[in-house]
Amino acid sequence: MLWLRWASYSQEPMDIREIARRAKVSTATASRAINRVSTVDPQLAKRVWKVVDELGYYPNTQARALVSGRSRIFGLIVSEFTNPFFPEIVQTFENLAVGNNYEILLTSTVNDPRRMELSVRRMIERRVDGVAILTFGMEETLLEHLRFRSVPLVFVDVGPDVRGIANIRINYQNGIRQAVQHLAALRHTRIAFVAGPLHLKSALARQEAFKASMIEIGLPPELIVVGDHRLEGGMRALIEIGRLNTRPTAVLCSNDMTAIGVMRQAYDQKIKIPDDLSVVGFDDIRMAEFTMPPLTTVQMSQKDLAKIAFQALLNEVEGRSTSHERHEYELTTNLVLRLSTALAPAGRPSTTPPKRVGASRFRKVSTTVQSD
Amino acid sequence: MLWLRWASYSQEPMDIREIARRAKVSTATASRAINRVSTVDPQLAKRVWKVVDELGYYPNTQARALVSGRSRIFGLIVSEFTNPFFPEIVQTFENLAVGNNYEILLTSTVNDPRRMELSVRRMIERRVDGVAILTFGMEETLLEHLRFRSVPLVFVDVGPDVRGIANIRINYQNGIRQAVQHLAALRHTRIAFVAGPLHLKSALARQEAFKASMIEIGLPPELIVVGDHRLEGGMRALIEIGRLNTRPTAVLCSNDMTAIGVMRQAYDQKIKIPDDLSVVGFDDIRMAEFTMPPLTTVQMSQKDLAKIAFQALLNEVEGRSTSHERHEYELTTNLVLRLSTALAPAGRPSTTPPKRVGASRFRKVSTTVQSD
DNA sequence: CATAGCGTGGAAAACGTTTGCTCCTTTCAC
DNA sequence: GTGAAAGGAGCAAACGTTTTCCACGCTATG
Repeated sequence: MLWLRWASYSQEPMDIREIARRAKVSTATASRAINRVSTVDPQLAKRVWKVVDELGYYPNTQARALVSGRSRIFGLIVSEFTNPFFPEIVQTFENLAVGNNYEILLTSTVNDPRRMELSVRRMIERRVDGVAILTFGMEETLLEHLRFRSVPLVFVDVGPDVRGIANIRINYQNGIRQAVQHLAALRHTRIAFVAGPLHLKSALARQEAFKASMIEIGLPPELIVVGDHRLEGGMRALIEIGRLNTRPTAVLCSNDMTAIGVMRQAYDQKIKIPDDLSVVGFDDIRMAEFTMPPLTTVQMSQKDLAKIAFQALLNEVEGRSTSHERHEYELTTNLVLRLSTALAPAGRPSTTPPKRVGASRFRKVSTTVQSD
Repeated sequence: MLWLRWASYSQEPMDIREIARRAKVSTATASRAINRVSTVDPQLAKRVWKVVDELGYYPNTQARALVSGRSRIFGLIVSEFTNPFFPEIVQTFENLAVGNNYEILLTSTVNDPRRMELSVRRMIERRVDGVAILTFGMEETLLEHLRFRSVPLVFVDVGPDVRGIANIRINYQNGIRQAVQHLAALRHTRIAFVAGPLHLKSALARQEAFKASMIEIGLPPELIVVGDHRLEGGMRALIEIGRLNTRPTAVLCSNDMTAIGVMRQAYDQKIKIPDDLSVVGFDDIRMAEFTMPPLTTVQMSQKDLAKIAFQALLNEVEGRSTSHERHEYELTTNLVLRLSTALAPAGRPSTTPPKRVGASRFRKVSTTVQSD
């Protein structure tokens, strides 16, 4: 039994020196053998590996990081794990990390400035090799703490005003235009929009995209209600919409949770979806597929987002990013048709509805990232 | 501007020796001041802190861990982040970690033995102070690797066959009995059960609890269909149930995703919930509140689970666990009434339905854990 | 006034790696 | 046969902390 074999060593210091001693080589050679670096006589290497296996030796990462100056940790700062937008991102990010022999230090800010500061502090204290920031409202001074230590940084959607930092821009316009056109093709003319908290850049951008798309198509972008990107806001929004003089026949929401709130409120009020009201979401979180009916929504691929973020970090840290332009990435959004949209209550389609659009793609797909 | 002030130091080695030098004390004193350990002259301490703030010094955690022998990291191994059961757990766990000045090393196994091995390897390599294991099918030999290094371990629901390891037992019986009795009170006599993958201990335990509860109440526990704990399995299960000779009027599911699958299939088949069919889930994931109608389900509090796990780890590592019994914890389950259950199609209630049951509680609530 | 005792600061030894440098051995070419 | 070149192994110095041990000075006490 394995355990018994170990038991005999159990009190001894199981470090690389012990390995070297037993393999009758120097620690330098043992280290080189273990890391398969430089050339070491196959004979010796085999001896080292044998001892490593026998003793169940695991190198001490902190010592290694200390001397090598690289921790092989990427930080990932999100706002809240319970936000359904993140699980897929975190999972993809971790998969990539594992494939590239990195670890992730995951922290959440729960929208608390103090927690945000703690997050940054942790990142620095652990000397992470890079940080992906997927939360909003990072204070300038915190940022500087990281920049000062020249920690590679990737932001999502902060806009072009921060320089020298990799930035993933989201193309909201594309998906939202598709959504509006889709609804128009279904003869909807009174289309409402439930916005998110407008102090968030992303929420504001979505609203602007809605307005632009409506104008583009010749409809008035007037029916706008403000929600909170949560279920409750969606429910309230539909109540508010019900009070309007001109009742809309379709609702476009700033995110999926809002849309689910709208559907939930509709369910309570016996409003039939999609017969009486068409609903479109934004994000395409997992849950969107499971609602009843399944939600037509604008997909912002969380997988792709995670892939870009990781790749960007990897580029920085491996020093592959030389040109200035490489710091800008873009993620496009696309409409995903499901069953929450249908013909406007009193109408008939003039054109065939647009065909189903594939998953979003991003530029700068790398071939060096392993795993999925 | 802050940045400019830093700029002047930007090339220098900002370590504790630099701090000591500038504060004109020894590194020993600097360390003691920073860690507020032992007594150091307030005058000197103030000088040290002043320099720390000015330079924006952050201690190097790896060096600290190396010499102190404690990493202040807890490992958390889950199966998949995208499993809706985990977000709440991870969030709570992290909140507690932050409050107690710990970090978490989060890994997922995606049910891949290789990934599981990698997870364990990472935990050991980072010299974590403890590991909470929330995934199933951990191989015995991997376990021994951890035990050999006497890493404190907390398991969820492995049963009593592993000794010397903290273990959180789930009381499935309590909640499931409540669910069955609730349905019976609503005049349901034909109650079906959609089981999970029976090679999982937890799924098997739930099924056993169902059988026992049915027998207890004088009903035959015969209508059992096997699902997969995922949406698809639930959908398939309802189809299968539809083919049975004796059509059940209520379905109890082994987890919430299954229940949502059942509801989804019912939606497609125009079966009305709860009018035609009552549905009960298990777990009480976030989404259960958002389905249409909201799902009546057995709550297994993810928050409490995370709290227990964290507290158990803390007990181990702070050396507070002396008695043998302390290694066993229990989490009870309780029915949460929502709107997916109603009177059986052709019946009238004989008794008043049971009153709403509060959130689950666990033994050994600690008062030493800070934050939430 | 001398001495014991205590509290405080500093020098230096860890912690477990990687890695620059040196030295030795071997090989190969002339 | 001699020289240089190449390649592989080992010594020892880092990396940035904590912590042990010791010395010093101050206070209180006999």
